[in-house]
Amino acid sequence: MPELVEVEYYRRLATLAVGRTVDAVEAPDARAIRPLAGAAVAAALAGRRLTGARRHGKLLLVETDGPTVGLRFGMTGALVLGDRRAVDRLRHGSGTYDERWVRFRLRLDDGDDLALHDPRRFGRVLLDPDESVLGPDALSLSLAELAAALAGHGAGPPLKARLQDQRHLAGLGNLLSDEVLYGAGLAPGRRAGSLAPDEVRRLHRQIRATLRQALRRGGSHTGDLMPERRLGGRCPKDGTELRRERIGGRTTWWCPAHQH
DNA sequence: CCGGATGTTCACCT
DNA sequence: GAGGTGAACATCCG
Repeated sequence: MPELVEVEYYRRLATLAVGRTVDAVEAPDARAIRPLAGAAVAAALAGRRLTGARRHGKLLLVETDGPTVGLRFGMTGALVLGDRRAVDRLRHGSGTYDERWVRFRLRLDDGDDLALHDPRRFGRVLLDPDESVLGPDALSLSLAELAAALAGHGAGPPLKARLQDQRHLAGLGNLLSDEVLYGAGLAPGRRAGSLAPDEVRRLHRQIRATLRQALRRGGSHTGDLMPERRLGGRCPKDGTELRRERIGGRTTWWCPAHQH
């Protein structure tokens, strides 16, 4: 579930908790806070006031008057504030909430709580995470930043692999990358460094358009390509049968007729 | 039972 | 060093 769009929803949800104080910290899953220990995290956060919520790519940053709490959501993580969820449809359990899947929780002074809910356990809690390893955020990306993200030595990696490389560009995951390339009419296997200036401009516009559309529609899974990500699926633009390929280690669906 | 899944990281090649 | 591949992680779902 979580790509930039979902994490932006989580950020907005976390904003509602700003101003409250952490009464207690629960870390029932040691893996989620590794390599830190529960006692250390509790000591660092107990009594702290939440002062803000930011997002950098897929990383949520909950700021306090002490350390910043970084939350990474992995494949199935979601943020829950009390009984509020930022996303209706959790991937696992078809919308179910299961206490077993709460991997980390901040008990707040008003009786509410902010929790990382994550069946598959790829999510992580970080204290004062290093943001310098992340590229520019895809939602506020300038044309120059995109050009820099694509540039490199030689032809570079496949375009899609580069779009998903969080060190170069932060926020796009597998689904959004496919939607962006589909919308921009660019083949995922094109070398990142091979784009002409007008193609970079097109890609830049499409990243913004795809993200805004997904934010409006309700998630990374609401793209035009999504219903066609199956054998026999067809391009919504021209009816061509989509091609399925493995690029950058991820399953990629694209239209060989209009993506070049 | 098997394959696949919206992510990240690491070992091992080329 | 850069980049590719595959595996690992862990769990659920179709």
